Amino acid sequence: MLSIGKLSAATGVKVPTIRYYEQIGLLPEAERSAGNQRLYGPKAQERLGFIRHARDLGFPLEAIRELLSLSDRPDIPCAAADQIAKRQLAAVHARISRLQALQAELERMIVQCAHGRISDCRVIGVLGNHQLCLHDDHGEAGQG
Amino acid sequence: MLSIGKLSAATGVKVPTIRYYEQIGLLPEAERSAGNQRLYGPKAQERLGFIRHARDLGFPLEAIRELLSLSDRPDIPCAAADQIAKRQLAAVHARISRLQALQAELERMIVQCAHGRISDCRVIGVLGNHQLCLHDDHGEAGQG
DNA sequence: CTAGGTCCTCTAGCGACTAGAGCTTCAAGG
DNA sequence: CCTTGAAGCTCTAGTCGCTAGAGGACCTAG
Repeated sequence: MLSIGKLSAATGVKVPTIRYYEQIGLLPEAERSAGNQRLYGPKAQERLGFIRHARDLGFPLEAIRELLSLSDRPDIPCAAADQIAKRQLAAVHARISRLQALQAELERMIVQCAHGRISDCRVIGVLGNHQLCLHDDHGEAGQG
Repeated sequence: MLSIGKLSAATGVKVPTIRYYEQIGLLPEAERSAGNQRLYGPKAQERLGFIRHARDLGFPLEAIRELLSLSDRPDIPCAAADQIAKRQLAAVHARISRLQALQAELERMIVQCAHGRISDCRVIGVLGNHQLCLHDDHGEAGQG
């Protein structure tokens, strides 16, 4: 049985975060020692490892909750888990495209900076003027 | 003079967001009509356009605040603005690399999904098992 | 003059934590 | 056995960048 600190060290999840996960019901309520301190067995460690890993991959906690409830019933088809992963992949795709556009624009801004006065500076100029900008639409700002 | 609603329509920034920007001091306090409603001139519109644009590019509000304070003094050198843009670019680079690794892993998970039972499912399996995973370190999770 | 759309202020909520106050418990050393 | 200090506990509030809603005031078109 591990204390919360040892569990934290073992999984790389910070102590307050573990308590937070318990609070929102992502982890079951931990057993307690005589002195009311949390104790964790290997199952809890595994579950927390799963959560940690999924968070690393950018899954939101709600998706992880779903994934966990799925993995609690090993006899159902995995299409649902597949779907969740695909949704996550699509979100990641979108984020990458967006960031790449952004990167291009920042590079352009920096290259064009006259290194003179602010009034000549592209960094300020581009941001203040939609004409000088790569994305000139201003309808969608979707950021999953 | 535009009402807040017209300004919102003109810039694509939502009404409560405009009030929020005023509240945190990113926009100056607006003039008011006889009936206490906000009125905006072209300067405010320009400033809000700048903010909107910088937000689109992923600048945090604090960086925008800095940029704005820079552009309020057009006689100083633009090295500071340049620095901010470069800092942003570095952060964007890092985000992209991270997301690309993530994308690779998600694709691997999905491709390998056995389309069978949850118990065989890669999505669950990979998440529960560090051995099956590309990133096997678990120290940093830095996400800007 | 009325209807309803827009505006006002204020407060609370989102996700996913993080930080701090003020207390208790535990493990190691003397 | 006693002390010390690290680690644990609960609770609340803060972070970022908004967003939503309540409950009212105002403004404009018909």
